[in-house]
Amino acid sequence: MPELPEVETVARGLQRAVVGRRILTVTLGKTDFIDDPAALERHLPGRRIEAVERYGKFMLLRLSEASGADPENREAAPASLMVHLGMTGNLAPYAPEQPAAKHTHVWMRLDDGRELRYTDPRRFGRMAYLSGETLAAHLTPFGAEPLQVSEEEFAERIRSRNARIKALLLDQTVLRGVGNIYADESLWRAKIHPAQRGTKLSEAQTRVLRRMLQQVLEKAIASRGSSISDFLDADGEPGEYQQHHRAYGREGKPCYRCRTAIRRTIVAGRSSFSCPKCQPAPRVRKHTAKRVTRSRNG
DNA sequence: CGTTGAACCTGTTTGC
DNA sequence: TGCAAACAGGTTCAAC
Repeated sequence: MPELPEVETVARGLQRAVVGRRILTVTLGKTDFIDDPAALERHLPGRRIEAVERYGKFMLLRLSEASGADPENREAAPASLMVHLGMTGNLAPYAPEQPAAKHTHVWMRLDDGRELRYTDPRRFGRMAYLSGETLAAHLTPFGAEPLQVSEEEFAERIRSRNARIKALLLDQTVLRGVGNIYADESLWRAKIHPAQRGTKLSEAQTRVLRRMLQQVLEKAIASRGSSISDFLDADGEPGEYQQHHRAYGREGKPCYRCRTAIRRTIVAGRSSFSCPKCQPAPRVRKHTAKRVTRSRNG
């Protein structure tokens, strides 16, 4: 479900809805998606949510130091709750009398009486309580923020790699936050085939691709994300960006530019939608038979 | 380095 | 109608 625009939507909703609230109690259901469930129960109660930020597809709930803490106590220092929504995760506040949805796995009672609940049918999400130093270690492997990356860095990260552009866009150590929908949408707009190799892209192409990617992400954020089946923001509202999809999910439908039927192929192990005419497939280099003219004593 | 396929889970859609 | 297969916005890991 959630890629950068959807996570940004949820994070902004939570920023409005729960910043300043203190967590009073934590109740856990299934915990196999939580790094260290006991750490949540031990460290979250008493903390105030100071901010909700997005980092790639992660949300970071910044937490105050434990109330009335001994400043010498490192356990009580400011920390973060890191949340990844996986495919079906959601984090939103509810009135306590509202019955919990099926697959609710975390309840955080807040000091205004509401409950911040995490639901996730597939449990592909992740949750972890991280102190300052461990948080930094968790964030270092990730690549550039797509909305901030410079033209030069973007070109360098893509053109230095021989992998398929689709795989590179999805690789969170190259860029953080791009997923299957927005990869296809930006490639369609840039007229680049998903199987094209990074090394084969011209500077002009990476320039256009970065622009299209940023444009798509910004417009999607403005539409509160894409709701294909079940994505809801923190207010329970679906996004609307799916109305603007040009490639994703449009197999057999006419290309918005040239009316050619959009094709679905598997690239980087994922469904990939592209226009066979506007996004010409890379020429497959015939495997030229190795010459047998090597010197025998070589 | 890069690719593929399977695995992790549950729910929904598609096809026969 | 019924049942099984295919598929889903994510990530990770082994094997090649």
